[in-house]
Formats: sequence, C-alpha cells, structure tokens
Amino acid sequence: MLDSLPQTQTRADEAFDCLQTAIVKGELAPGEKIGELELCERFQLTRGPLREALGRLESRGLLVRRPHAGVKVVSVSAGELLELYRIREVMEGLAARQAAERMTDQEIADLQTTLDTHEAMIEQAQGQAYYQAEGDYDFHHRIATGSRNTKLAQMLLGDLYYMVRMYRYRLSTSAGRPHMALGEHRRIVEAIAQRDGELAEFLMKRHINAARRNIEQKIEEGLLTF
Amino acid sequence: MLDSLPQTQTRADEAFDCLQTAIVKGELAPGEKIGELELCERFQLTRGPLREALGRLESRGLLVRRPHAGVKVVSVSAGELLELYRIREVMEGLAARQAAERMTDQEIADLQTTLDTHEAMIEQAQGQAYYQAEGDYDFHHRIATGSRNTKLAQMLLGDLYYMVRMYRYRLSTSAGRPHMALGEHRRIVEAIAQRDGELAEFLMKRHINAARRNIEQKIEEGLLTF
DNA sequence: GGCCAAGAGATTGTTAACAAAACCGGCTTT
DNA sequence: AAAGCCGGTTTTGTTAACAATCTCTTGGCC
Repeated sequence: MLDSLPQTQTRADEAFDCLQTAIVKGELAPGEKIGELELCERFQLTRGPLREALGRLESRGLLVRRPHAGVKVVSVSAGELLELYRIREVMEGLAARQAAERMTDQEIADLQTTLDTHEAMIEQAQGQAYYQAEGDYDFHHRIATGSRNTKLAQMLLGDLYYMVRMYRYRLSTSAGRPHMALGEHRRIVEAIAQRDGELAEFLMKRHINAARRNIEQKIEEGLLTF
Repeated sequence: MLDSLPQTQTRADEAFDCLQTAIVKGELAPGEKIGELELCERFQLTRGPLREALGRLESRGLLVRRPHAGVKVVSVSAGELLELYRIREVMEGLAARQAAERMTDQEIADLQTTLDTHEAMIEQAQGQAYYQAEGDYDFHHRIATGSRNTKLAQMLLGDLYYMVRMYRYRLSTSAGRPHMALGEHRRIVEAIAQRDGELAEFLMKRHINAARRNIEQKIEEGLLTF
C-alpha cells in the first residue's frame, strides 16, 4: 500500500508546479515582470529552489528571461494559439494512430467508460463547461499515453497541453460545442477499438482541426480578445 | 555593429550548453550516475548555477532525476530512436507546409544556395559524413524557422534535434545515403519555391520516413547496437 | 523644455556553509 | 550462510550572505 503521494518531492518541484498552475490559470499576468523575492514570499520558499523552477519553466517556454533583468510571463497572441492547434493536429493524429496499434483492450474499455460518464455529465448539463473541459483533457491525455511513444507523450502532456490551457484561461472560453466534440471522441475511440490506426489518425486530425476553426471563427467575430 | 556574442550569458547558461553538448556527444555515458561536485569541477562552476542547468536539462528529457539520489543521463534504446522519427515525420511535415506558405523569397533562395554548397561538398566526397550531417541539420533547421511557427520551431530545434543528434553520436552512424537525401532535399525546396505546401509536406514526410526505414533496416541487420 | 549622464537603490547572479536524506559497509540474528 | 538492521560517509537539498548588473531618479547641460 502506498502512502498517498511520495513526499519525496523537492521544494523546487513544488515551486515548479505552483508556478506552472499560477501561470496557466492567469494569476500571473502575461508580460508582467515578476521579482524573485516576490515569488519567494508568495510560495514560501527561498531563491535557490525558485531559480531552479524558473529555469525549468523558461525551458518549457512559459517564461522568458533576460539576464540581470528578471523574468516575465510569456506574452501570448491569438495567432499563436492557432499555431498551437496546428501542432496538436499532427501530433495528436500520430498519437491516435499509435494508440490504435498499441493500447491494451483494458485501456480502450476504460476510455469508453470515460466517455460514458462524460456523456452523462453533459446531458445533465450542470457544470457543463468545466466538466466538458476536464473530460476533454482526460480523453486526450489517455490517448497520448496510450501511444506508448515516450517522447510524444512527454511533449504533449508536458508542453503543449499546458500552453493550450493557458490560452484557454486567458481567453476565458469554454471548449464550446460539447455534443459535437463528444460524438467525435466516440468515433475516434471506435476506430481505436477496431485497431484502425489510419482512421483514428484521420478522425483525430479532423477533430482538432474543427476545434481550431471554431476558435478562429470566434476570433473573427471579435468574441475573443486579448 | 555587434560585439561577437553578448557576454551577458549567465554561468547557468554556459553550464547548460556545455552539459547539453557533452550529453549529445556521448562524453557522458547513458545511465551513468553523475555527481554534482564532479560536474562542478569539470566545468569550473559552483552548484547553484549547475543545479539550474540540471533542471533545464531534466525538463528537456536529456536527464532523469531521482530526488536525493542524483541525476543520470537518459538511457536510450533503438526503439525510442525510431519513435523520434515518427514524431519528426509529422512535425517536420507541418513545418515544410507552413514554410512553403510563409518563407520569404530571400530565405528560399538562401536555402537553395545552401543545397548547392552541400552538393559540392558531397561530390568532392571529402569529409563526406561530417559535412553531410551538418548540411542535413542546416537544411532542417532553416525549414523549422521558416515555418514562422514559434512553438513548432522551439520544439524541433530545442528538443527533438538534440535528441536525434544524441542517438546519432551513440550509434556512431553517419547519415548514410547522402546523394539520395540531397535529391529529396532538392525536391522539397522546389515544392516550397512553388508555394505548394501540400506537396512540401508530403515530400518531407516521405523523406523522414525513408530515413527512419534506413535506420530500421540497419538495426535489423545488426549493424546498429547499443 | 527636453535629453543625457551619473549615482542610489533594488534586483539578479553567485558563492559558501548548513541540514537532511540516501548509499555502503559491517554487524547481528535467524 | 543469508537476510535484515544499523551507523558512518557521501551526496543532495536548502539556506543565507556577498558581489555584480540593471533600472530609475535626480541633476545638469544643451
């Protein structure tokens, strides 16, 4: 039996997690110059571990750093969000294809169960946006890990998804089109269950492409501003 | 006029660069547990900046870290290298497509010039493997930046290429098939020059796919071992 | 009145010492 | 004899003080 989570997590790890979520949730304004001691007080730690966490965040592109001038949260634009979706399209397409080839039957069954509970939540239409988004992340998360492609999962889960979530919070836009997305998810899982990698890739690419165009449209309508 | 390179580079940056190249070139054995003080002496710096660099490298997947147990260079397998090429295939395909849409005419002209000098070097057949590899990196580098997709370029140049280079050094395999690769490069640039993004993507994917199968074949023949 | 320069203040980069946890040896115990 | 326990030693994680750099303000000059 394992005790919750290993407390062996270092202070720098905590700082990294706290800062990452803070940035993603928009608690730290983009472009804002943030001082180290300010962060130290905020997260109750000293500069050593903090700088280590800062380095990791910079390496992941969530912070930009100018020597001797401090760090600031990365500035984001609507165009860059769309570029992110282009990357997601090809990478998650690959993930879906490899997941179709490599996921265990049990994993696929779990994935279908996930969609069932997801569907129930949508139909109840309560807490719709939040659960929708969470369910969406869960879905894509499982497929990324199911690809059995270590680096691919690392890039998706460690880099891209956090970026996308950051934009999502900034845009304060719920995922939108919940029913349609669920149907697309169902079809992707179907393809995976049939071990049809080519189809799974095609459907996933189309799914993300549709999401991208949805955002694009909202931007053109002026509904999304920064 | 700018003075060579800004000396404003911090010690942690130096450590990061040194360590990265050391890992990539295989000077640090994979799976080897390396002590911090050992590295401090080696690169003539103290533990503060070193730890910052270590964090960045861990975040990029070149090191693995166990709390209180030290860092070790990431262990690599032949299978993971092939997985890397799968990722390259889709990402660089996207890069080629976007490069075809967005590169300036000047950039395209430069790219063609690069291939010319590259061809000359191959025909002289002296220092073939080295220049071949360098030219190959240069080619892919230009297309990645030419995509004008910030995050895409960041992921390719900052993560994937270093990984691939690491494997290359470990396998001590030259790129192989120099003439064929050059021809493929030429065709890709042609497609880009004609602003045919779809074709550029197709050709790039096929190019990387061919490289992957080349490696796969060598592995099966037992020519590549770890 | 606006621009440039110099200095004070603050902030970042770096270093060295301190505390805690993991590894390794030998010992005891079954 | 093998396995588990225990303490010393090494190494990592953390902290606090020091040094170098940048920024902002103030003053002077054009």
